[in-house]
Amino acid sequence: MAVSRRVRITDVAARAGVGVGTVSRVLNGSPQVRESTRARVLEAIEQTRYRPSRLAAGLSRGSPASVAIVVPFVTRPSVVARLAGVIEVLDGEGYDTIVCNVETPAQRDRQIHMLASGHRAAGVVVISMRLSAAQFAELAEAGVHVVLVDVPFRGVPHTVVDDVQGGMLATSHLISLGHRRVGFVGDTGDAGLGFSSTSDRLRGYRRALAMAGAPIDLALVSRGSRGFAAAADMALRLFRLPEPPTAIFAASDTQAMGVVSAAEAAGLPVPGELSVIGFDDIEMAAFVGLSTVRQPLRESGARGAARLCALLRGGSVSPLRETLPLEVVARRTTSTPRARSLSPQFTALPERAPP
Amino acid sequence: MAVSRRVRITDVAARAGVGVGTVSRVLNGSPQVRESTRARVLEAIEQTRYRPSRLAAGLSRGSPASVAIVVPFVTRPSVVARLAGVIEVLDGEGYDTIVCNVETPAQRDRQIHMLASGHRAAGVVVISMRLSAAQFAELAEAGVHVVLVDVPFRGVPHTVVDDVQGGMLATSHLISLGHRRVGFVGDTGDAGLGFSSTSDRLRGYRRALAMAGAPIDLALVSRGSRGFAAAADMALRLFRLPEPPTAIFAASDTQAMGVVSAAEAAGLPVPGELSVIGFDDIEMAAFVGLSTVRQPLRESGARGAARLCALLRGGSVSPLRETLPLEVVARRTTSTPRARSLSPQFTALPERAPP
DNA sequence: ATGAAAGCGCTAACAG
DNA sequence: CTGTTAGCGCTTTCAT
Repeated sequence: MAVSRRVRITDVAARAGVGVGTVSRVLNGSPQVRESTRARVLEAIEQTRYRPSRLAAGLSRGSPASVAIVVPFVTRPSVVARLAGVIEVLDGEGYDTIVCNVETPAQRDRQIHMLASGHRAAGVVVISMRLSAAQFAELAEAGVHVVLVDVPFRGVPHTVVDDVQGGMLATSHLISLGHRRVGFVGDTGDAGLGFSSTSDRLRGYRRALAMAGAPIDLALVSRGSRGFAAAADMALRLFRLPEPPTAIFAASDTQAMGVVSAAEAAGLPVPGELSVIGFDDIEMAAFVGLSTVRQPLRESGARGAARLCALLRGGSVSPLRETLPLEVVARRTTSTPRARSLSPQFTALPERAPP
Repeated sequence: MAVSRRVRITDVAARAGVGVGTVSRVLNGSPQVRESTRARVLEAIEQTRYRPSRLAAGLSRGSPASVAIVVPFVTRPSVVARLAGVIEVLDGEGYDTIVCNVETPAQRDRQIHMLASGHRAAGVVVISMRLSAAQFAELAEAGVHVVLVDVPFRGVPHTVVDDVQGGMLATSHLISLGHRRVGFVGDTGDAGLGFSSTSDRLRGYRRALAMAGAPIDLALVSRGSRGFAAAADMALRLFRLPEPPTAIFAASDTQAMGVVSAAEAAGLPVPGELSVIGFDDIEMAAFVGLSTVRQPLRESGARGAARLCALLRGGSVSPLRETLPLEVVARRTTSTPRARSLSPQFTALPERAPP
């Protein structure tokens, strides 16, 4: 299978009997090309099965036809959902999406650095990760546009949700169900990467409790490492408390599932003996009937990508901060507290198990 | 923040008092550069904070410093795991990974076509997706190298597992536990994208049953659409059979979880009344204690990427087919069948729930 | 409206 | 060993 020589723009030009400039104009949809000429060029392109080189176009234009997306722990379900949103939009706009996975601060710094000066991407979408002002400056100086998703920064376009409010929504849901002893299970956030949603959600938890006049028992708040297993661990400890919680708000769905699993292991029926609510509404949440606070994951990625595209087109975005809505999704892991509830005014409306 | 002009190789050359050729040699680690010269160049690079343009390098070299990975349904956990493996290796080798998501045959064809002639990627890793001979030819003709992961093809390097054997492994595990009525729940595979693992696993299921002299009841085999919900549905139907199965082998972990969920909904204790085993060993499987057949997901991606890199370096890979090992992981969803079992010779060894 | 020509920044072949 | 030079394939003035 001989590697056929690439057909270049000059070939097309020759075939169509025009100059390369004209072909280029047709390629880029310039209006100033006579219709008849355009037709001839298009035909020549067709016949030669010509495909322009993105490499050459990029070099000539001064910026690549690709966008980078920097994500922490690419395998996390919430990250994947956002990633999918980004890819979908970018693909539609004709950009290649290059994925940069980051698991340590050093990796993050290296990626940003390479992005800032390697003619690698025209812009970058940063997901759930804090950058330093210096890094933003470095990128800006290199002419690389940036948008943020799930993390704010002054002066940089960002698409976020109100995590404090989210924490309040989750906790209030539990409270409105009749719970007074509500526990919190979450990670310590920062893996050196500057996550902060968990802290914000915890803040919302406290605020909701305070507003409801419910006691805030520090023993009910447990934070540790990230993930299912750690969360299960923390939940187990909460169960052993002299006065265990009747409900737990976990900082993410994955952690909430850890809590549910721990409850099962401990012989605590959910939601009979323990109500559990998570955060995110990852795909799996609907499957297992987990109550949660939904945030538009995929859409957040799509929005970020769309705004980046606007920037790349030379436009500007405003307002800089875009806030996506949050919503409680009550499924089968939250209900009124067991017997103890004096007057079960609210009844959980368990969704049917997925058909 | 003024966009500073890019520092080019000529700047470095001037600064170091050498020709651009020499700088290029240093950049590419050519051995034929005097140590002292190399040092001076390196210093100039350092001082000017020079970063070579991948765009220009790629154009000049004739092929981009990026590799594409084509995946079906990027949000599927098993796909994500493989993707992570690919990215890790490629990143280590200095390639950018551009992710192409595909959900329909038309999308696949478009992606492959663009890849074949757009100077987009030096090579492509195709995950769990069948391509036509014509498409391989098109890529080859364009000088784009290809490796396959989780799907075989004559003449193209591929990293796979033996799905038939995997189906046997799963089913034999159930049989050895004492089950005779073993059900199968799986998808119909092909979404126009040519998946076939499910069919192979089903074949293994049949073979294991036959070898054990167990009856093969067609009513126990259920195939439908992909995913958790559909699997739950099928399981429900199986439960309503006059003689329901005492164990079910699901074609994937996601589907197995659907089966487990259905069992719970139907009031069938797992594994007391129903044993369930899945396939893949996605991260979540360990969390929920799902018994399964483990395949090295992340590693398959890593292997594919590594082999592609070998190709890109001008090397060759052999043998073309690389088969990764499979292994039964018995957790908490499989055990001997309830009372009915006459002599429970084998006992499931339930792993502890994640701590 | 369109052709000609000058780059974009780097690699590699070719002298020396 | 190292400098020089000719592309890589396209975009974009600048004329016409």
